[in-house]
Amino acid sequence: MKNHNYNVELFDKKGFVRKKCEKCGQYFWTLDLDRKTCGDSPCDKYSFIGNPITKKKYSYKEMVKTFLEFFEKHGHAPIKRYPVNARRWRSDILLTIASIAAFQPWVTKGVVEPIKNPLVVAQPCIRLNDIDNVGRTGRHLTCFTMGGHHAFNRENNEIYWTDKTVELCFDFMRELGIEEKSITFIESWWEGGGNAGPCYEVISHGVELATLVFMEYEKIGKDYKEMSLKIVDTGYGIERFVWASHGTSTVYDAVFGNIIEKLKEHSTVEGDIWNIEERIIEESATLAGLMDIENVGDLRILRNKVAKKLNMDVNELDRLLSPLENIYAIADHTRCLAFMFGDGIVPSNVKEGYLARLLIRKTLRYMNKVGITLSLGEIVELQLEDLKDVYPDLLEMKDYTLDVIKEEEKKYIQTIDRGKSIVERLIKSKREISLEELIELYDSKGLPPEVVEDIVKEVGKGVKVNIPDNFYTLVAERHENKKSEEECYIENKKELPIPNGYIKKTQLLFYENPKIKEFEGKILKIIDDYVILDRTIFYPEGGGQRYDIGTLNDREVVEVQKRDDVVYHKLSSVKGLKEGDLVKGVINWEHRINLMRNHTATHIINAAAQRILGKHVWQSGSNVESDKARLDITHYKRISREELKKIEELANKIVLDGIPIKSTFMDRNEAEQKYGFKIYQGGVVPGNILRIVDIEGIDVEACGGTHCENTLEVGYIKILKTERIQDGVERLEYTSGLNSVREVSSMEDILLASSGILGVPIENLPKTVKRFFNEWKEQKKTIEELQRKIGEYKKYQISNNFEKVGKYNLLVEKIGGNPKELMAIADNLAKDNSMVVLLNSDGYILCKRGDAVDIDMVTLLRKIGKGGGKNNMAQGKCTEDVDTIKKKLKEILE
RNA sequence: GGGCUGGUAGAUCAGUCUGGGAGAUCGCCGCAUUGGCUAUGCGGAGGCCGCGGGUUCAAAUCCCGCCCAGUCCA
Repeated sequence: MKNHNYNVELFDKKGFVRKKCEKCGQYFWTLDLDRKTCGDSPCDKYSFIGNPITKKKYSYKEMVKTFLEFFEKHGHAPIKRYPVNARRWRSDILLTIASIAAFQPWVTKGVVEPIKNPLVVAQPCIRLNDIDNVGRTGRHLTCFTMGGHHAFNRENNEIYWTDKTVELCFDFMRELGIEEKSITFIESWWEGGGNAGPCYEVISHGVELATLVFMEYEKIGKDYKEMSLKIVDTGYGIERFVWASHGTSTVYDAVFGNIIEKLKEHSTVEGDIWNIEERIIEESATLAGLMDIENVGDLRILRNKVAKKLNMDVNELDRLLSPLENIYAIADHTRCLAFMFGDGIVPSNVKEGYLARLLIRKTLRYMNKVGITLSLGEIVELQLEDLKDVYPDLLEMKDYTLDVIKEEEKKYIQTIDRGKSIVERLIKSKREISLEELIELYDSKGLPPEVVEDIVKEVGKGVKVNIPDNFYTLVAERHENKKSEEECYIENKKELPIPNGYIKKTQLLFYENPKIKEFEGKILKIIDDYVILDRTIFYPEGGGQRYDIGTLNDREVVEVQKRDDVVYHKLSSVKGLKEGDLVKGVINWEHRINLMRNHTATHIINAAAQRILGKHVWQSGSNVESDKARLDITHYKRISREELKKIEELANKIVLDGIPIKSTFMDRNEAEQKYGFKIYQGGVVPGNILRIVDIEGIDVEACGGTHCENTLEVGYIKILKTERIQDGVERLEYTSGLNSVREVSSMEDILLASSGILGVPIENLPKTVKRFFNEWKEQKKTIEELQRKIGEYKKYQISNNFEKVGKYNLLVEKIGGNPKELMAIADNLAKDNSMVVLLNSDGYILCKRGDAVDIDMVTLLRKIGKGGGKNNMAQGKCTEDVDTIKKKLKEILE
């Protein structure tokens, strides 16, 4: 497979030669006959720093514009960028990691036609794998823009392939003013996501600027199968081009120049640090360029190398470089956050929301290290200002972005504060914090060991903290071990029977008219208890909506499922039915209309929540049953009572407005173009044709469920409760139509029952309950007080009843009162060499002794009853009467 | 989705492992000292020990379920 011929027309035409790199052994193409190495780092070192390779300096905005315009001029249709939140349209990755991700899986699989062909896009992408390198290597970014021009070639529709791709790339670089001779095309091979193909890495002055991939194989196991759709997948590093056009030491200086300046201004580290000599930064960036940096260990190696090269003390170098690197990282991370929140990601303890939270916390830690006096929100605001020309949509989400950041910042500060007091308490009596404790602090309190170390330094006392280099690996391993135990659990998913032979897909009558209540159909197949018809009005379970129930020829339909467009009706009995029969089906209309109301209510509530809470609100799951329904939405705070009332009111207003609901089938591209990604509220929908449910002007979703035809049919929507099912996801539970009326009635029943018991009108309930509760508390106290007094009183009554037994004073009495009361009395009487045994009418017994008595009360008690306690006091149960006890005790004591 | 930690006075927490009379500090109130504030001393109020069930003679403590909060991992 890898013996692909990499020669293209351009190479012949211009006189490129194919060479083998002296250092890495890779083959490459160049116009420079003297060249011996491939041009990429680490074989060649950066030669553009201080020496820009383009004819002018490009800002980020200009570079995006130049890129798009160049390819538009050469026959490509520019398309809008996709969200960085890839889960808007696919469920296999969290974040958009490349421009091609926008076309996976449907377009790349050939199911859906690309909206334009060929096309060009400047796609913001996020990759967090190298996050610890950001700021330090001079070239790593968490958030970068991949310029991609793509062509999708079919047998009968060839757009272009290698020849033109390489030529376009070459021409684009020339247009920027990059010297022809400096450009090398390295032969390489790309594999990923089940696809593979040859590719070129395009290099100039030691930096890889673009990758040209030709996806033409499907990888199945170890074999390669040619694809019917061949895809040109290119990636131009827009920020890399900007960097090369500036020739600054790092990509950050070129892209985030003004933000870096602001950060320096608002930092409290000593001023002289920012006067760091440019050559130090250059040297570090250049050496970093020559290394493959993968972890913290590599970064330490880099530091040592730089120090050696500059003949500096490594600690001094670190003191000078670290603050700057932190600022670089802050500049990078805040841009990433602007995109994440701008595209509606909600912080959470799961998935992409967790990544956002991690990034915020990392950024806050960096800010803390260099003492940034701006808030995180203020920095992100600067980013938004910077980006507003290219991405005005991010600015639209500003309110949400800033508020969610404030909220997260608050949470983090709380965590750290809590952590501080925990650590302080922990080290009070210690010399050292053990690894076990460090892991515990990180795992369950969210305190990274570095933060623990800082806190310990602050409060001092010479407590030792040893952080192993592989700390995070240790944490991960610990989780691994636990997982293997859980894997024993196997999900017990219900399987449909597999028919032998082909079955025609079932005609779904409920899509043609959702209000048909009965129909006739022909039995195509009977397998076990399942019946398959040529057509049906029974809605099979799907899209969160429950299946219909009803009858087929008077036999009960107990379950309806769907697989591969075939509907399976499970009957209570298939006796007497045979294939080919015509049967009459009737659905339980009450059940169905409830489902329709609830499903439409779900769309309405989603729309209402988005309007009340913000555009970041997105459905993350739903469940529509006949009696009630629930909807999970992304939101970063608990929904307050006030907000809930507003959502409910708006939902009901939408109902009362009597808005028509239209369900139509639509081409996927058309739907996306017309309505945007918000149609995928219900999750990823397969296929090229989508069913679009449109509540005019309110909500549009791709949805296969059965719906009302007008919002009026939904009736009264009552939200029953909200629940936080995970961080960042709120669950709303609600009813519609008559069910709502019943719910309200039953709430009223509760109120009436309560007010009946108290004998007050409903509106006085809170006041009265509060009064009763307070009185109850007060009376409880009064009772305790009285018990104490009774104890005093009884003490005098019985204090004369002591008997001398052996060397002890013994008192055995049965008196009324609860354990507490008896305790109070005994406290008063059991002094010195006295022993008190008190009983009450419930069989409770208490033995108490004075300090001079040398008998264990527990042992004593167990001789006359059962129970336990302490040396000087024991309590338990005893059914004997006073005289018997006395007798027994005397025997023991004398 | 899974794991871990926590929920005790207005606040911060101890007590939970090993069941047996609910505690500390701060804050609050009162009194004393003062021209008044602060400081100090003495006294006091303040607890459905998250909710529900179980085990037990006995549960803040052990077991199960739920709610709430925090946190880590994929």
